Amino acid sequence: MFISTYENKLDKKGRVSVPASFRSYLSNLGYNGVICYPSFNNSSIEACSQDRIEKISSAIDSLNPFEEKRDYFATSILAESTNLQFDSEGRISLSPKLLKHAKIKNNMLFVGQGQTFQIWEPTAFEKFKASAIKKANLNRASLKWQKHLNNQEGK
Amino acid sequence: MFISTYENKLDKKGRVSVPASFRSYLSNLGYNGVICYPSFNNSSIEACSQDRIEKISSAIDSLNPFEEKRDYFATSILAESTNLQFDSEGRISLSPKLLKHAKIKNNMLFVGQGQTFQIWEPTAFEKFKASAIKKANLNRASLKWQKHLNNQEGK
DNA sequence: TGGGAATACATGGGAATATATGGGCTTTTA
DNA sequence: TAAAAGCCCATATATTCCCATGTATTCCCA
Repeated sequence: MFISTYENKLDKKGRVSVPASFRSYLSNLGYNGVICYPSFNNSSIEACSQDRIEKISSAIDSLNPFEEKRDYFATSILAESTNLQFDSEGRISLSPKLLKHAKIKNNMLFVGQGQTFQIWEPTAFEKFKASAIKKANLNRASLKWQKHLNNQEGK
Repeated sequence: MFISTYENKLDKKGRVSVPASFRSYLSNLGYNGVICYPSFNNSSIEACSQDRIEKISSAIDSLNPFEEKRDYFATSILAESTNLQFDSEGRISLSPKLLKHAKIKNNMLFVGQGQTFQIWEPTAFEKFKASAIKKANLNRASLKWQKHLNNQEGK
């Protein structure tokens, strides 16, 4: 499972280390890379294992091949996803398109989300958390959950 | 699986490189080429593996011979399909007819769609993508795969 | 339990390889 | 016989491989 938060930075060649614990989870699933795509909901990059995106693909594929809906889903999900392989040091190269979506310049946060993780520009994540907390004020249960996340800051 | 998008260009001889990752997927299936035909939903060129077009063909066969759709599919897909072999550098030559259908002059986008991919004139794709994302969002609620994936969280 | 040694990890950069593209030459074909 | 297609090699750029280094973490033993 992807848990905890890590901050790493782009090098001059545009590479970034994927946190070792995230890599080892993927490696246990038999993968030496990760699927990345822009989030639909916010300015982060979403990341997941290959089999997860394959499930999405087969769900799309079960639609009639001539149905227009099929194109819409495939275009908004599969066309935007890239399979990034780890180099021998466990790094990936994020495309300029993904970096732009997330407004990442140098530093980025790897935020574990269980079966997926997200990559955030650090200050954007702070803002996101702040607004999430506001919304959570309506709901104590989710407020607790947010506090839990806060405790992991800086790790 | 075909995922991600790549932009390549026609050379003076009318050749274009098929993205290496797309080629390698086809090569793993045992093919050294790709089937192309004009999409009838939009102005792109559809591309898939040989065995997929065979499945489509048998699906068409199973339609009632008097059904209107049958002729439509048979003529617009099978009759228009061409099997394009890769040259030793992984390039194909798209027919003038296909290029005209997609309004491609020099640059083109290879857009992964899972079991198939599409070839688009870049600005035409941008327009299509914008509407695809809107329509996919409207239909998001009906996406069974999302629920399915959510249930797996916490594993 | 303290502290030095060993290991793991993130980062840096030169060298080798892969990929997209260009173009000459031969072969096929219409 | 001209045009198209295939075959081969060249090249610029991008990507990957491999090794090095500094730092943080873990291990192990006195």
